[in-house]
Amino acid sequence: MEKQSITIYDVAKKAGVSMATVSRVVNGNPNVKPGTRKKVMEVIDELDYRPNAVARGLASKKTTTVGVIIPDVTNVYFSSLARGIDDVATMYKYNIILANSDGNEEKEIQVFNTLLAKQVDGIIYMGTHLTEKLREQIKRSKTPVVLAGSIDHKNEFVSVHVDYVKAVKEAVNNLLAHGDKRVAFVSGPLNYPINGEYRLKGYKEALDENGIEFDQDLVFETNDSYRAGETLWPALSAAHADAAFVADDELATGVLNGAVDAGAQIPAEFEMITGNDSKLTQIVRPKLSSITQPLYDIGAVAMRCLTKMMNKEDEDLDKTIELQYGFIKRGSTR
Amino acid sequence: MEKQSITIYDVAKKAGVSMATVSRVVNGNPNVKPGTRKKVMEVIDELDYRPNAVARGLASKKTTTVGVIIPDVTNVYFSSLARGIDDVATMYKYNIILANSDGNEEKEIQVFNTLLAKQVDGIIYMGTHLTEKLREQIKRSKTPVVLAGSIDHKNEFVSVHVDYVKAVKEAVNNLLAHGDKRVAFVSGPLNYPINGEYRLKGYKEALDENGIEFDQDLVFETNDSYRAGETLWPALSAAHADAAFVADDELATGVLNGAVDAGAQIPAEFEMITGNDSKLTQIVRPKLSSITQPLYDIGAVAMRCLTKMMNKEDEDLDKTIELQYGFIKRGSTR
DNA sequence: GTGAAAGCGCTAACAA
DNA sequence: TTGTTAGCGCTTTCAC
Repeated sequence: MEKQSITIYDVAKKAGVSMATVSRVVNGNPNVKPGTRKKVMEVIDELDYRPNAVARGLASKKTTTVGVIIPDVTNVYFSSLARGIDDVATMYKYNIILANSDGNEEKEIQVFNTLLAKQVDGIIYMGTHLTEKLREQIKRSKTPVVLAGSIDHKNEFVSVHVDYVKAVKEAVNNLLAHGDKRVAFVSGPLNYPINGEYRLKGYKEALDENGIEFDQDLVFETNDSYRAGETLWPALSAAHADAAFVADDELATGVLNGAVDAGAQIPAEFEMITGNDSKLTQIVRPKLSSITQPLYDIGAVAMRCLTKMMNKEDEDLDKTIELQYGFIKRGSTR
Repeated sequence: MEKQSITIYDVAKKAGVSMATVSRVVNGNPNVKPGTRKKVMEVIDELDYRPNAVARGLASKKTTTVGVIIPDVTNVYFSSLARGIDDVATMYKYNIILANSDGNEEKEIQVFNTLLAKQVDGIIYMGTHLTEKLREQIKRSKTPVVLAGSIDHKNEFVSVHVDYVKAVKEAVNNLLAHGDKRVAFVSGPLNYPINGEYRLKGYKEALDENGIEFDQDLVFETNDSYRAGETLWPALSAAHADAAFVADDELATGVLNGAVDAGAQIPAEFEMITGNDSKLTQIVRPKLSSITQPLYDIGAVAMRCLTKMMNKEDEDLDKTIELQYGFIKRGSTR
């Protein structure tokens, strides 16, 4: 009697039809006479029958669940994407298995494999650097994978993001246009392609366009934490930086507060632009000017692409989907 | 040939044993001769066999996945809990289906049911107010449910949280001890038990202890958003409040910035204490004094309880598990 | 220590 | 329009 749940068979018997018919009405198959349908529906209600998704998954080879690999839900940048993913997933009747990876290769591979074991219909990957090993496993798996807010520098997989090169270039140009001479580049690890290849490239291009020579001393590599930013001011100051582009918001709030707490006048003597336009930008004083990214949409679009791929409607799908970035001026720039 | 994956049968055949034996080695059943085990392991490696968790779930009636109902992943308070949940889940070989509810009853019920349909082994619920309808469904379902960082004012389910009454009482006492005479109570909807019953009670008790009469005009009911807080200062000021306990951090940062932007001297002429001690408290200036809560641990402990319940080791489990709160003084109090 | 076989609850041909 | 019947890939008695 322990948790004895009612099955499709119980419904069929009580309704005086076959399992196949019940299955049809449950799945909205039109080939059922209205009368039969009605009868079956009644019995379903009466018995409070709830189809077993696991059995369905085994029989149909579709689980209507997708895996989401995320570095850390606690990070607002990623959780915003996750929210977009989940909303669209729900819209298409999918559920999400969410797994934190801490951006750690071992965990990512581990998680990827349990996701496959659980027969997810697709996977959304968020992360800072796609390692060769994971790349191989993805390719071998045949399970659709979409990268959200993440970069595949080999461009082998479908990915959704903004044009980081142009966005940063524009931000730095903006700073330079204000007369700043020594603009620093502050980011997390440079071995993450998004930082070391894309953003840094945009930074250099802006410098180039303005005839300013690249100075390695103005590149500050940290981890993307508030604490790392907070302690950076002395170094920034020593390098005679008069402005900075900071890649991550949490990092940027740290830099800003570190500077302000040390008595720096912002934006009068030091200007800043940050990269993700999360809520944090408006909580600090002065508020941070920022590159804007449609975080929610990046997740939403990524999920939408995944649904297409899962339905094999992806012939016309571009590998790289670029969403529009923007720029918003607030108090940290003149 | 489409995605033809290898099954336990393939392994059995190639290893020259029965499916049952392969199943035993995969599941670590000790009743297998070391030699046989070795042989089977080799074939598994060779074939790159990965057990199908869906089939396993159907046969064993255990999916090793748990459902997590969360109002909004984007909210740092909840995502912190979620992180604790996921880490402990991973530790016990469970995965998590994460579903956003926006604290909306319809969605919660909807989600709860699809979670049951997916045969999750247990569910963790985070939310602001458990409605009667959901309560009924949970009771009928027989699936273990634990509330994390949430209140069940009827105390029917296992829940993990701090003692909100005492915590708030302490915070307000603290304010009162500084000589504040008109301490405001600012929170989200009062029809959420956590606000209207628990926190408000702590507030009133502190007032009582200090012989101060409760004044309805000092109770400010909003929604827990930054924006709501930011616009609250005029009202607070009009009520001649000289201090405030604010229930939510995002709300508190709003109140703080609204006050500061309006020229209020904090903490000299207005003191504040917030309720969750998330990262946000340290990003604003002055930094917010706060009640501290072990957010990660609340999630972690909730998940740990759930594992016990799923293993039916919950005879000795208390319905209400209270974790220690604390208090940290920062710049928003004297 | 190992194997045979009966399901788990459902879908999906194929018939009728 | 409806029913019959194989599976889906695995676990789990029950024999041996």
